[in-house]
Amino acid sequence: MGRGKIEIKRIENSTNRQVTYSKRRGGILKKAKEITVLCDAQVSLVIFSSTGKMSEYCSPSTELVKILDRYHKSAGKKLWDAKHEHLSNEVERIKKENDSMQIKLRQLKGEDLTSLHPKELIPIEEALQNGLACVRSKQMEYLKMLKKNERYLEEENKRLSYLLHQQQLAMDVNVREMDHGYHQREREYHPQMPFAFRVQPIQPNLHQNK
Amino acid sequence: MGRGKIEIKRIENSTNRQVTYSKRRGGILKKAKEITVLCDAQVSLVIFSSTGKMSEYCSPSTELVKILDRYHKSAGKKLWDAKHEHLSNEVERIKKENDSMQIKLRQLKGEDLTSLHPKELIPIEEALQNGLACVRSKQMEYLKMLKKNERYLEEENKRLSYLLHQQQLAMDVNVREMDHGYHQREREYHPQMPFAFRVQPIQPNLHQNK
DNA sequence: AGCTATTGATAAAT
DNA sequence: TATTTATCAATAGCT
Repeated sequence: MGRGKIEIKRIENSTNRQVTYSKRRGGILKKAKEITVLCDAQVSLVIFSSTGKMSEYCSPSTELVKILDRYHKSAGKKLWDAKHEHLSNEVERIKKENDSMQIKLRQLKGEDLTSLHPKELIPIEEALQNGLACVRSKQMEYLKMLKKNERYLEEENKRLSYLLHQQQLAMDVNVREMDHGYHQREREYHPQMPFAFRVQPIQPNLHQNK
Repeated sequence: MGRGKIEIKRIENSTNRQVTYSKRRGGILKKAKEITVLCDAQVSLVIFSSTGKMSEYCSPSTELVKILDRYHKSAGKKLWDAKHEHLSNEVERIKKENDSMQIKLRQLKGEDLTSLHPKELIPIEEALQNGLACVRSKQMEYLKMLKKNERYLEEENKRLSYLLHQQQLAMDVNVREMDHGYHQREREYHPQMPFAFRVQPIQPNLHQNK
């Protein structure tokens, strides 16, 4: 369709090639538009020239994504599954892991046991016993810590009571001395600190883990 | 280009539309091939007819994915980012689920208890006790079934012994009669079936769940 | 970019 | 649905 027939093979003359590309690209785009209107088809057309310039056509009221989605289903070919194969595999893998854990959890909770062979109950029972033992040992540990703390507090209490008593005695002496008029200056220097030191109880940390 | 000019608007006659679609589709595909060869362009063409049938062309030595990748870069439009995001979210979600289950499982197994507050041990202990109770009840159930089956077999045994004894007696009678020359023919007809019926023990199904 | 001779595509008929 | 054919459309080579 031109001044002469041409063979369908690469046009070696670069200029000619460019010109022909331009003309034919227009032609294809027009044809694409026409077929969508005439036959209400859906068309997606993407063309890259040899120089890398892109042209595209996509039937109106559609998007490339939708057409490709359809392509996906129709051709059964994977367009983005290939792209996302890694992610898809990951999802697959984790889902399996998830399911197996779910089953184990349910079994440990005593659900879904009907589907198990009696022999399969044994390891579950063992796991539960073991778990229970661990939990209870932990609770015992905690109890022991509480007891220990209690003992410590009791001792501390005794110590403090003793100190308190001593101070009381000391104060009584002071009061008596004051009555005799001795050491009046020193009392005025430290009126809020009647004792030689302050008692700071040391508490063992009850919440070392939290 | 035809026996008459046509307006570019939807062809209402369904048959005509189908025919025109067929022809023009062929035309576009041919043009697409030609432009790739003549101008070494890269073309991706996907067409869906109004009936949903798909046709495609993709320049040789390329794949649709690659062309779309280029499209992606050229047009700056995101074709599969949405899909990607969806998958990523999915992975994220399932991983979280996974982790929480893993933690629960480990705790039920008695691991990682150190990180827990003593109060948090209580529900775990309860779950373990409950699970253990379930498992053991299941085991008891199984044991009961075994016992029941045993009793049944014992009864069956008795019955069979009794029948055997009865047959023995009957046979003895037969033998005695044979000694007297009676019923000789009948014995020859059923030499492998000395009893009037065969005993078929009915066993309760021990494996109803497996 | 336009022009036009010529080939190619295709609408209608078969 | 495939083929044929008259006609229109696309375009190769030229300017």
